[in-house]
Amino acid sequence: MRRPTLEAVAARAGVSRATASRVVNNQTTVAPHIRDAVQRAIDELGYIPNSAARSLVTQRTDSIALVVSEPGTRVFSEDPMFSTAIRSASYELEAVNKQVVLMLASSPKSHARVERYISGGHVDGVMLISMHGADPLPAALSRLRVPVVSYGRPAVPVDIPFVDNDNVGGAEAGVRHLVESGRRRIATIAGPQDMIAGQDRLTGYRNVLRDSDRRSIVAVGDFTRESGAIAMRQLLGDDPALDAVFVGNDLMAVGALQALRQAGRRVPDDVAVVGFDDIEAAKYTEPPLTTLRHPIAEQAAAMVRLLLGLFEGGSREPVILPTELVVRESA
Amino acid sequence: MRRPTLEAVAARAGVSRATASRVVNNQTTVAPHIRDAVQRAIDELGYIPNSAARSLVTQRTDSIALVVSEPGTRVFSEDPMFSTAIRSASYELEAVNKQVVLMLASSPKSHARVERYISGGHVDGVMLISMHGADPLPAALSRLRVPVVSYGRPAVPVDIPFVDNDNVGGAEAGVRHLVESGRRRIATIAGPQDMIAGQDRLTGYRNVLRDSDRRSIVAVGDFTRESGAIAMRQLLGDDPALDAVFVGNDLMAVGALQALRQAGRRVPDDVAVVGFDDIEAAKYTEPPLTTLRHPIAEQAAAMVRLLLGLFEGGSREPVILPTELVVRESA
DNA sequence: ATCTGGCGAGAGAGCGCTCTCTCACATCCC
DNA sequence: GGGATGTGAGAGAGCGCTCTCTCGCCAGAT
Repeated sequence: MRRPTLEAVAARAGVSRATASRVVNNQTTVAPHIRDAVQRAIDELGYIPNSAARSLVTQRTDSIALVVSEPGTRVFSEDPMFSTAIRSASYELEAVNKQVVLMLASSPKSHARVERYISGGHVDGVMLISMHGADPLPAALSRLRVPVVSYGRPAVPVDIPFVDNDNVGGAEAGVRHLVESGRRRIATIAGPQDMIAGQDRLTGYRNVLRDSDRRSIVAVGDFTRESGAIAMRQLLGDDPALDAVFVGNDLMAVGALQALRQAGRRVPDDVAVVGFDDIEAAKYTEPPLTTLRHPIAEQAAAMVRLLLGLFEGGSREPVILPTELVVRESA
Repeated sequence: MRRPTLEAVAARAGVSRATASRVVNNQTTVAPHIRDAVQRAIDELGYIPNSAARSLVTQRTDSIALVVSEPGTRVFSEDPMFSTAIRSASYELEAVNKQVVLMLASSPKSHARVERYISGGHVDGVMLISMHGADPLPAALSRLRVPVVSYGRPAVPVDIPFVDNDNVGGAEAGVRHLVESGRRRIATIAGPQDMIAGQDRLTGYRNVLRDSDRRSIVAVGDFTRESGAIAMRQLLGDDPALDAVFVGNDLMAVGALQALRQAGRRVPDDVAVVGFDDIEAAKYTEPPLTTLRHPIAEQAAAMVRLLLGLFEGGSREPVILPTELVVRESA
């Protein structure tokens, strides 16, 4: 007992397969009474088109690969940014009836797998999330003749349209907030320097410090809580008198807050802390975290629009979304 | 300029399409020198099989739907349990060369979509994550003739093999820890009662309290941080003298800790707190959270094994994984 | 030398669908 | 009334692959 085919529908409705196909695909050149008859046959048989057969002839698959190129540290499963982005992208794609094929690329082996899969024409387009500098995937994918968009500016110079938030501007706003509240020795815990978000936020920090004639004090983490704690301890060792720290993301800020607590520093009295991302957890730290919010869901939606636009030869222009300073108690 | 077909490979190697197909599918009945010739042709042309054509004839798709049936509250993007589970499941599936089709089912509309898609034969099997009691999806999917496994015991009585952790046993261990450390008035913040994890952890709590002759004090949350904070405030109102609280998951425990702090209670001196899940954030709360760890990655792997087994008519026996008490400073 | 087996390779059908091409028939204008 | 135009439906090819069936060929047995 296999699933009904278009042939069966056509037979039941007393029309040809071609006509049944026209009804299924909502083509207009079908007389109303015939359309009704076919529709009835479809309902009665519970007909569902076979997508394999369809893509075989149309050369479309109606599915999009969501490639998460994970750096060594397992940011993906821990950083809510990723799941939120995936969730939003998935939601937007479902709205336009595209399937989402999730591919996690971590090892070189899986990179090869992804590349093979993509170039195998199994998907109509690719959304690439979070790649680090050494990632060969953006370059590899941009060579294929599959439309690709990136969540965040690619870390390597490669011609892929992307949607990003204003990392530099956001960091500047965050650091400026610290300057304006009278902090003198403002350190930073930068994100990984092979990621654009890491680089750009550090750039923003440096821009403001330069303009306000302060010395920069930098430690580098990898966007995990643990690296935030380690970097904070290092900063306290380097400059025990620091009175503020701008942290590259909220996750590291959580680690930094813990390190400050363990070092006996009060926040914000002794040290002010500003994070970046405004993840949900930022409301629940002790004290609640001042941070920079950017619209992840909107970013994902914009990325989907960009990709869908590409299918019709639309704009390849990058989209940059603004950030917003959310002042809580930590700074 | 389209992609090379098997026909092209066969022509280049000077063999028939059938033989080329045998080489591609690693069949043994091919003479070594012919195999080599075909392989060379494949490499030279960069041939990649067209999966649509293949599934059309084999009736297999080599892809698995990962259906995340989301309750109203957007646990998915916030609860690291989900992303970890998805990550692990995806990883395991890639290892056996299955594609992962991610489907987020939140609205009734998307439920219908998922059901249509699954019954359309687009996937070989389904992995269902996190459904709540009112979820019609498990029942609907179990009716289709597609193998389905569930991450966590389904909340409705339905014949779907599943992998779960020992929620009752874990909760008992957590509450027993509180009893043994001399706590007298032990409250609980239970998870949503339309989720098995919510129910079972409450059951474990009740079991121990009954045996140790204590009164149960219950508030209910929905597994989000915010609900944890609200529930904690409610508990403090109900019984200001409580000296311990067992929280249904770590996320709610984070909220509870904040509420306790705001109410001026010291943890663990005044109130001991035990969570459940051992998410990464549990190490970074103030104070670090005592909680119950369960192996999410293993659970996902076991689920994949279960599903793959089903394809070969293997066991439908549920798998229950143990939990482990992780003692930190909160209790 | 003939027959039987077995094994490696090819021929060809067909998976379920779309889409072009063709055709029948109705409509319209001169 | 006859040709031009339009419109709705069917015929049939073919997307790229797998897989059964068949056949040719060689080794070994008779």
